[in-house]
Amino acid sequence: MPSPAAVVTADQEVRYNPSEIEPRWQATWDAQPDLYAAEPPTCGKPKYYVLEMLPYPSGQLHMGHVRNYAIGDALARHQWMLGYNVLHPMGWDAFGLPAENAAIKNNTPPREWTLANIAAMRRQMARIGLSYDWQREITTCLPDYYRWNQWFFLKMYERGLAYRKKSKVNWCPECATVLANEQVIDGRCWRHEETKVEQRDLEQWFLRTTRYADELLRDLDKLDAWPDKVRTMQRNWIGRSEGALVDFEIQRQEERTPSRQPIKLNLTETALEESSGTITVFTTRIDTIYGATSIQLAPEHPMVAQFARNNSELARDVQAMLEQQEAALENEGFNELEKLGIFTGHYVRNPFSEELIPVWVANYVLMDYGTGAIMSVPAHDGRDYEFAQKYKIEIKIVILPRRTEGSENHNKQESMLPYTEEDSMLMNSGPFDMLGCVEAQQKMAAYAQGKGFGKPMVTFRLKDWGISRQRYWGTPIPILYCEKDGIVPVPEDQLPVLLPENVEITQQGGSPLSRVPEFMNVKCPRCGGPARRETDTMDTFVDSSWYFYRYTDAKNNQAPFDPAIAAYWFGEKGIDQYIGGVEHAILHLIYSRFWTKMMRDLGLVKNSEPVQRLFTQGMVIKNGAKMSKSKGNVVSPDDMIARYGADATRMYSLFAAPPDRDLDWQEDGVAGVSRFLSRVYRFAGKTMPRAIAGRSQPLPASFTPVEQNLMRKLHQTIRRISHDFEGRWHFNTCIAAIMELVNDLTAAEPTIKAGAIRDSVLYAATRNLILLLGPFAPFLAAELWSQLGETASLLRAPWPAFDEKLAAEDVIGIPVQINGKLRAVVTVPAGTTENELREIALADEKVKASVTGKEIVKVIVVPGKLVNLVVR
RNA sequence: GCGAAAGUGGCGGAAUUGGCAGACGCACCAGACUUAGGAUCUGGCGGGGAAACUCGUGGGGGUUCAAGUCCCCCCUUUCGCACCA
Repeated sequence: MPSPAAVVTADQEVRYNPSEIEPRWQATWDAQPDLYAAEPPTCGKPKYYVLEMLPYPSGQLHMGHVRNYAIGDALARHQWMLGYNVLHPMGWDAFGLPAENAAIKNNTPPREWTLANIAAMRRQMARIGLSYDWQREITTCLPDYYRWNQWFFLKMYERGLAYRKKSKVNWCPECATVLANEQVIDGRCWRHEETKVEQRDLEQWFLRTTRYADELLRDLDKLDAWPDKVRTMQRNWIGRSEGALVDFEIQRQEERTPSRQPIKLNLTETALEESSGTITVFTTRIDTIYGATSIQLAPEHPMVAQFARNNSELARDVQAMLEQQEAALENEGFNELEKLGIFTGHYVRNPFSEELIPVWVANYVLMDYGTGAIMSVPAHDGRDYEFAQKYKIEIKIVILPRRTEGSENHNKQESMLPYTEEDSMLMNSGPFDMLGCVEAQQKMAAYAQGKGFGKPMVTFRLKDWGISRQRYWGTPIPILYCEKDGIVPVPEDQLPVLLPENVEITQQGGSPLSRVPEFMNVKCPRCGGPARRETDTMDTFVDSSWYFYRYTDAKNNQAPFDPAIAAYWFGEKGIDQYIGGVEHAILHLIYSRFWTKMMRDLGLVKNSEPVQRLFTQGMVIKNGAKMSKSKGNVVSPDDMIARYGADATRMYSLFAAPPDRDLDWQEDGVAGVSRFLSRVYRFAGKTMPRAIAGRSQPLPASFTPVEQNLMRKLHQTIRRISHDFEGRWHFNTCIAAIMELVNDLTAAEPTIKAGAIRDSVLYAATRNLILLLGPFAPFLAAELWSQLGETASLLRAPWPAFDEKLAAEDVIGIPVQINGKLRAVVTVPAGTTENELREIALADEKVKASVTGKEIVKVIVVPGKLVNLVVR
């Protein structure tokens, strides 16, 4: 039990010394492992699950972490005081590349490096006074966690949700591994901004996220306690579009009608040899198909290779086009890519119009969206229009442009091109003329289906999640390849597949595990013959996709968690409050949603969404830029704590800005908060003996005016903070309100000294002040709480209630405006009626002076707010 | 280019519904106390003006007795998306 920091007498100055108070309380708390422990579901209390995103154990907390955790900790502490059974856990996202890089650099095994970092960060967190239930700590790189990744993988494999296929994948040469689509930003690696991602053909494991694409999209509407920004980002990422597939038949050379061929062709005789087959395009605007004047293929489209087989010139031109694009990317970046195209010499028949149209290769067509082929409708698509203008391709209007206001002078249809709106009707479209665009889309897709050359189609931008990584420090994929039986999953009772230690990590390509024969070579569980293990490991985002379920039952060695316990903590809607950076809006938060739906279909959970309320806090910036080593503007939390204490550091991170906005770190501000805490400490020190004396006395039945002022401020402060915790979370103004209260209290010191405020009133003020400080400055609050004679934890004390009557103002100042300009302020009792207020205002000397000689046209009286005289 | 958020003193930021613009804090200025401190306390602190007053929330219009707040147009910044057919 800590002893009071100082014996205080009325006049003795006591110094606030956080470097003495805070470690003392930290030691006390460390010795009570159950202090922050969540109770079992049987406790009968309502639950509250508050979670901050688990960190990667880099070994050093940064200010962004501190801010994130300060927000979560304030919430958790407040919920505890409200009487909830709070689950507030913490863990480590401990697999990943940095450990391997560190291994190469320092010749330390990844496991050792990671566990040492975790220990260091756990110490930092304790020093900050974060209220985590460490008995539930999870570390994703340990077998008791990652074995369940493997278990889930097997379950998904059984259900066809995990599958293997050869495909073009994103390859980062720097990481020497494959990246998910989500990890490629502007064609570059998410970890290596300067490194361009290459495309490689590899056998990879995928999770079928697309099976849930529709539900992932639809359920976004239910997540009304998520930021709109995040929902929009996910919606765009999933990228659902409704449209149609249409087959265009390639015409034999001799059938080709000689047509207007606008540009000079670069064709040799061999290129004109026969090719056959169909090209299928995806379009969302089948209503414009009569306006299709060419077909565009992605350069990687298989048909391009087929055409090029007999046409070396085409092959060369396509190659040259790709090189030109590469060079443009290098010089101008992604922003301004010029559209490039090459005519293949081939034609297809438009199944609707029967017209023959040329087939081109175009750099703006993407192979991995839709079918990699489009129909080009220059009159009604911006990109096609640009392309057609450049290459002199025919432009055919098939949608009647609707004239908008101001366009009367430009009644030539051509001047309105490209007309891309869907609010008009078809023309030049045979039997479909005069139909509205939207109606035509349905009818034409159905028509194509009826005739067998197309069908309605929904396409998603979302791809299946490629999880294979050619790295060591990750979860081994529990799969064997048998010479006889092919792909064989590791039997469930043989889990976990342990990651071997003492593996040589090098920067060379390929999975490090493939150089460990004792890991790789095994017997097939089916036939006993020779087999080899899968040597790729799982993407680390697998680990974080379900970790928050593990917290509910972290020590379970029979299952990832007990569904009944998870059902208690997740309820129907998921985690009550999840807090983290917006940078995880897509990756982590889509994978987590997918994983929850998958688990629901396995019968493990009842909820369909993992997170009910999501909060994304702003970044910590300094001198106008995000804190980063490269910018040299990093502020170390350790440094701040050493100088100002943990309370001041975390309180400043809540005070300097509302939590959802970026926070500009100014050290002078931390000093200011520290001064404030010091003022609190000195005030409490001076008045504590009187407050303690008042502890056993009841509050007086009626207050003196000074007492009443104090009580009013106190209850107004409680009211304000209580309301803010309910959802607005403007902790900056909460802390400002506490400062105002303390300013009032210190201003009243002479009155207190003179005995004009009774001890019981002083006790109420002091006690409640300490309770209000609890969520924001837990060390100082604990210290003062104990000085007040309390022995139980502050967390178990009930959050103070406010009394509306005590908080109410009895006298208010009412501004009096004349023609909207402030001319006087009259002081009236609260509850003054409209008529009384009008008379008081008109009788005011200043007001009289201002209206002399003028006619009062109108008097606006808003009781409790203001009076406005309109004069002439 | 598309979408979202934001723009208020020297600075971070206040101002639930339209109702006293600038709470709280920082910095700064003046003073007090001093066994000089990175200490504490008191007062001041948007611009102009001696004052009465007056101007003032990115710019321009509008609605209203009243606009930081609502409507229209424009500018800037940040973030996200970016050839998605």
